[in-house]
Amino acid sequence: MSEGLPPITPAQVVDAAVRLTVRHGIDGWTVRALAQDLGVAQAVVYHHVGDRQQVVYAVASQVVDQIPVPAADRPWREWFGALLADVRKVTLHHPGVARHLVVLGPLAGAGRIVRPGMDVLTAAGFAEDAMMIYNYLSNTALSLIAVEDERNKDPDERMRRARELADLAQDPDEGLSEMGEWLASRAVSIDQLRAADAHNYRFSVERALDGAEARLKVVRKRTARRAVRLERRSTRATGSKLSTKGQE
Amino acid sequence: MSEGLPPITPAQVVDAAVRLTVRHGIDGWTVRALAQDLGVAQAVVYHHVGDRQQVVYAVASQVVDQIPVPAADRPWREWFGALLADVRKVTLHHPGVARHLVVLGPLAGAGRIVRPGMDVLTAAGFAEDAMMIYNYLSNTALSLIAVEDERNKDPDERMRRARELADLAQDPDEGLSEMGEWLASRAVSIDQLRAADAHNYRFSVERALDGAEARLKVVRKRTARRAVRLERRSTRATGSKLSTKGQE
DNA sequence: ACCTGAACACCGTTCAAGT
DNA sequence: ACCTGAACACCGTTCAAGT
Repeated sequence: MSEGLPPITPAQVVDAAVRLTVRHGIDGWTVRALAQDLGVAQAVVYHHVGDRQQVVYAVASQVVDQIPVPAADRPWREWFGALLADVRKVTLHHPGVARHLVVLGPLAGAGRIVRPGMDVLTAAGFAEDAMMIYNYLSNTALSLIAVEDERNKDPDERMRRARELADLAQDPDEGLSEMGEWLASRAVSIDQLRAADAHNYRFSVERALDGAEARLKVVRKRTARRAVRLERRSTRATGSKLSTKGQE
Repeated sequence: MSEGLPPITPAQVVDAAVRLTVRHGIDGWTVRALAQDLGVAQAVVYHHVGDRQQVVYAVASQVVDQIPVPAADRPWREWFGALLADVRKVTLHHPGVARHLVVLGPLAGAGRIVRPGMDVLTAAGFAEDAMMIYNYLSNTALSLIAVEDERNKDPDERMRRARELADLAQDPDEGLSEMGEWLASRAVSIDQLRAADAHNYRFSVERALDGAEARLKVVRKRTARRAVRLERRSTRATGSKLSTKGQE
């Protein structure tokens, strides 16, 4: 240990942090544990990468880099459906990262995904709503995963709570009776709870896409009206009366 | 202090925790700070309420109790629109609580809101999808607020990041250029960022309601088909041919 | 420049001891 | 039963000192 061993690189630190995150979640390791995993003193982490927050940021960036980008020629709904299915796959393997992704917003390097996403929405006709819709869809997906992560932090505790809630919901006075039956049938194993999470994710993402689709119809009408108005104004300006028949 | 002063009650502990939460957020106080606020030793909190998690749970319950329930006779979309606007108002005054509400799911006592909500959805025709839709809507709303809370934890840090992202997004190579202009125009004051949050909340909730509405149409058709099939079967069983003209 | 070891200022939680 | 004071086992972060 005394000789000049090859010095540790920032990349090594971040890679170790990613490995620990896969195994224990982003909140499941400490700076001490990370240093020990690397076989160095804690201060080494601060020297090469920075404080815990900066390590987390680096881990989040690497997770984003693992998300595949759907082919640009697919229809917008398919494109986002594919993206958000992959987002879940990748982030769920790095528990706790999804939460940071929503909170931090688009990281450096996220343009790889954001640009084609915005293009696909603009091509579909979302016009000036494209960005709001992009945020809406990615927020919905990442928030759902963030909640899943948090609930799965302690599987035993989750099972306990599910059973507790199932019992509580049996009581007709509580007004949760539909929820009671539903939970009682699922709260028998952690695998079933997770399967319910997966189903809930797909359902919610589809509803979010429905919401975007409904908006698209409104925006398209607005755009069409605006085009007519512009057209009318320009024809009036040139003195032409050719297109006035569409006026009333 | 040595005489038998009136002993502290659990309610006093929780009330103090709520006050601290309003002022500093749920993550902004420690058990030590709570005890000091009450003028007692830390162990008193554990004696009357339990560990930190249980205090948080009690605070969350009290926040839920403050949410007003819309009149049961309003149409489902209005009902949820009103509810979710009030949810934001109440939870935003208790920073960090929204996150616990999503993660914990319906608390004891939430039946006050869940039951009329389910009734309103069932009356609208959501049938067996009512619960999924209820979860979808409340999850969407609470998750958005949870993200807002987290972003506002450190306003300075948030401003810094917004400006940073605005600069980054100016770079055409990053593929965030629409976002760059948008952010650059808003990242001048924290109030403008918060106004953008409010706008984003309303927009997203409206999209989520659009998504539910689209689903409603599908479910209604399915229910109608099923009714026809049942009707047909019963008429066939009784030998009647009265309603067969709707067959094809 | 890189790394160590130790310290600092915090946490949540527990528990023997007092009244 | 209620409360105190002190301790325990952790954190993230910093920093003088070594090579």
